Amino acid sequence: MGRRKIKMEKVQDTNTKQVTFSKRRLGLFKKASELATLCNAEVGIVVFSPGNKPYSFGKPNFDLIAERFKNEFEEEEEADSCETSGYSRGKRARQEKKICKRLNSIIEEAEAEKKHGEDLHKWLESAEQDRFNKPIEELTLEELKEFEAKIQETRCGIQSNINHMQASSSLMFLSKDN
Amino acid sequence: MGRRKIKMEKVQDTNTKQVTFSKRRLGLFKKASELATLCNAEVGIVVFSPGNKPYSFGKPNFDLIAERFKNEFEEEEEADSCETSGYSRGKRARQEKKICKRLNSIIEEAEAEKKHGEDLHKWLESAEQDRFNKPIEELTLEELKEFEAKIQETRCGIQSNINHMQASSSLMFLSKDN
DNA sequence: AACTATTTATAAGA
DNA sequence: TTCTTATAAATAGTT
Repeated sequence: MGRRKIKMEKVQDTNTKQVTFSKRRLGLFKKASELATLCNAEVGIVVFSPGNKPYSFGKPNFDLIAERFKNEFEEEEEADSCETSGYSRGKRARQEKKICKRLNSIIEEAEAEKKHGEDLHKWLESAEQDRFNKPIEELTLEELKEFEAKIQETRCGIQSNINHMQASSSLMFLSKDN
Repeated sequence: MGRRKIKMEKVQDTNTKQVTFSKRRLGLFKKASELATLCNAEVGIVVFSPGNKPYSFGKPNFDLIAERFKNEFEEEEEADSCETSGYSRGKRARQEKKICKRLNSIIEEAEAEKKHGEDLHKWLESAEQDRFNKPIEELTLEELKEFEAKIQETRCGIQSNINHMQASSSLMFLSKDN
């Protein structure tokens, strides 16, 4: 959809490719936003450009988290560039440290998640015992609701981990491309 | 883009909403595929429908992993439906068990990742010591390459975790919607 | 599931 | 890079 039809294959000219990437990435995110709004759906997107720069979109929520990470990173960069006019000597090292800290906090979350998973497992195991003598159809509404809530909780935890990992993975690449 | 312009707000009619969701989800995935092909980019998308059914797209690779999970799940469903013509009594319980197993394997991976993160941390710490007395510009090519490789490895691990978590999160919802 | 009148996205060009 | 515009593509409502 443009002045002429193009073949669906890798764009060879580097400059054209960059322009196409920018335009289509924005187009994709707009479509995603519309889908989410019109249909009340949840949508998450991650795109790595040919130069491995990360871009993300999410509704609701992933964008907020990703943006928070990006902003924190950019603040640090600005602070650095004020210190010295040339190349900041400790910059890379500090970035690496920050990334490590970030990784560790993700790992902590994963461990909290593990405990949560174990609790869920125990709960399921005991529930299974209770059920052993009655057909599944006779599960009470309360039991089903309780199960659903647990699933929901766990999913939120997992999603939050996904969000953080995605953002951190992006962060690492931002730091590499710098 | 249709017979008439629509307001960008939640579609009220349930049936229309379902149709719009199907059409636009496909449209979104097509756009994503084109972006990946034309610009040699990596794209991953997850969409949860209003009924919380998960759909995913990824190029390259995420689709493969997500599909594998979905297929395994569907095989199990088919096996179940052969056993009894009515509602399979143990079906839900077995699904829950399977999901728990899946969660645990993800947790194991996360722990492996933790060790990896710690190794990286140690490496960075020692590298930092070495660097203390020379400007960052004088890092050898070898040192930089080594660092880049480590980052890459870690990123792969994180990405793999993201993929598995995403797929499992989807799995849990598939099981809920049954 | 198809069909089309329109709207929307975008490839080239400025 | 940003804007413009001719054209291709997506899709809302219809059958």
